[in-house]
Amino acid sequence: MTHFPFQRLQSELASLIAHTPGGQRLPSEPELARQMGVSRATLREAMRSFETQGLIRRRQGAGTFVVGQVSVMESGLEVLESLDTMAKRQNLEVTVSDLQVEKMFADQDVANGLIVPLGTRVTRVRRVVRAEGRPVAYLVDTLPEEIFRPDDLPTSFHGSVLDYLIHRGDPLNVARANITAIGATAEVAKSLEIQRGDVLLHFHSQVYDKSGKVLTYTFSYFIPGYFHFHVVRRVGNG
Amino acid sequence: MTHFPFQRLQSELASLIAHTPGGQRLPSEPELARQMGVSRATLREAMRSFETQGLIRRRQGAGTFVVGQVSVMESGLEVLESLDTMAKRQNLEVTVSDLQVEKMFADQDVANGLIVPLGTRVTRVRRVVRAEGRPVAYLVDTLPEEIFRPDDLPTSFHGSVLDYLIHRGDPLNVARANITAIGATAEVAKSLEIQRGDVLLHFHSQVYDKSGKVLTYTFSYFIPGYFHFHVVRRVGNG
DNA sequence: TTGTGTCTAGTTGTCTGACAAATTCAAGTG
DNA sequence: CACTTGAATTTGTCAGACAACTAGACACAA
Repeated sequence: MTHFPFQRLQSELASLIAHTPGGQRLPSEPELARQMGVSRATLREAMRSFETQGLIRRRQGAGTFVVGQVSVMESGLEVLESLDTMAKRQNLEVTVSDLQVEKMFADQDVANGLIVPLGTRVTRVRRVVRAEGRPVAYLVDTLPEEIFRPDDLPTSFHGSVLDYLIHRGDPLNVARANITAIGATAEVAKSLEIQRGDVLLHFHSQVYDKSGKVLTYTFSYFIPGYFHFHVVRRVGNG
Repeated sequence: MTHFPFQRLQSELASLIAHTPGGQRLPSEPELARQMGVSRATLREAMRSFETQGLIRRRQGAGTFVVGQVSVMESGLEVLESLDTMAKRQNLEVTVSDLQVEKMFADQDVANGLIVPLGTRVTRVRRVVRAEGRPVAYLVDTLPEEIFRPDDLPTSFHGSVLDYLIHRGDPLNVARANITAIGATAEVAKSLEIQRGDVLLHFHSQVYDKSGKVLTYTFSYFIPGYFHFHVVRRVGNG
């Protein structure tokens, strides 16, 4: 079943990339194509696939570079904590960039997520989390305006909606997170400085207060490799 | 930043794919390339990216098809249950194929996962789970041979190692699952009938018995869209 | 009728060669 | 030293061609 050059190619390229230190440049495309015995067009299709997986990055005029792994953030999913808290716990330095706070009205999706009527006034908070300067996560919180108004934004606000709510003393209770894997959309790709379609871990979660009301509805996008999420599962009929 | 044909293309193609019913064929590559005003080479790179995301599937000689979503399996991660159990609970029909049981010796990775000495005799169980005929998950269990010998395989064994252990009355306790997103490796891609590098949700988990011993070390690969995994998270400072 | 083999038009897979656009870096210039 | 220029290198895109494969139509024999 390995008749096609494309499949041989992927195998050899995967090995080459795995054995090349992060940040280092790969041979040029004409050079690689000759080495692997395929045309540049076929090589480029394979490269596109690896780029979609986030393993390499291509820059016109400069070359193709292997993306290296950096330190990972480890978290148990049973406990809800902000990335900031999570990073502090592990002595990692994270920064927040591209912070955007805006007013909007709930569309169907937001209305379902927050369990509010369509058209309700809501506040949306978007931000990019960076580790060692590189984007590693993109977070979009949407909250009812009665919970959080852009004007309320204190100077101490450093980007974590969760930390802010906790610090403010809101009666948070639990969160429900849906977990899946997706390819980056245009908006997410731009924010995370990756290509549309690149592999991402995606959480799609709601934070409830003690009365069962939804305080915030959050979309989280994580670049794989920087995070280790784990969860403890009890046996079914236990 | 949208100067390159490739980026315009991805946007238009994403829309086209989203608006095309599942299972339906897209226009041929020369036709599409003309419509979108790009060369076939550029079009194919974009197509490769969408194929990597699992949104389309290309078949030489036949055409390019949009893969449609089918019914989803919903599961809370707090409770450990087999896909079989999970499907039954929701009246979905799943089948198991490509069941392979083999003996091997623990390599470094398996030894770490099972917490046994390097070279310990282990049993590996591989299988593909299908819903509506299509592969949706690929599972690889590795167990110490003292827990599970291939010869022990009862006729009732239908592919679920977990269900087997539970039914046998083993004192299962908890499982720890690590969650991430990855691109498919060659082995996984072949089993799931997708392309190497396609987006997958990946669990990497261990099941412990009441004494803290690891009973099985499992790699699970899920094609996104067929599953809804969720988890309830408690607020940090409870 | 049913099944089988063959043919053909259409589709994806790959190749070759070329040019455009961006980057890098060294040499030149004030 | 700061800035410009220009050549070499590298990725982005294009055009056209042929090979490999698929699906459907068709003829023909059982």
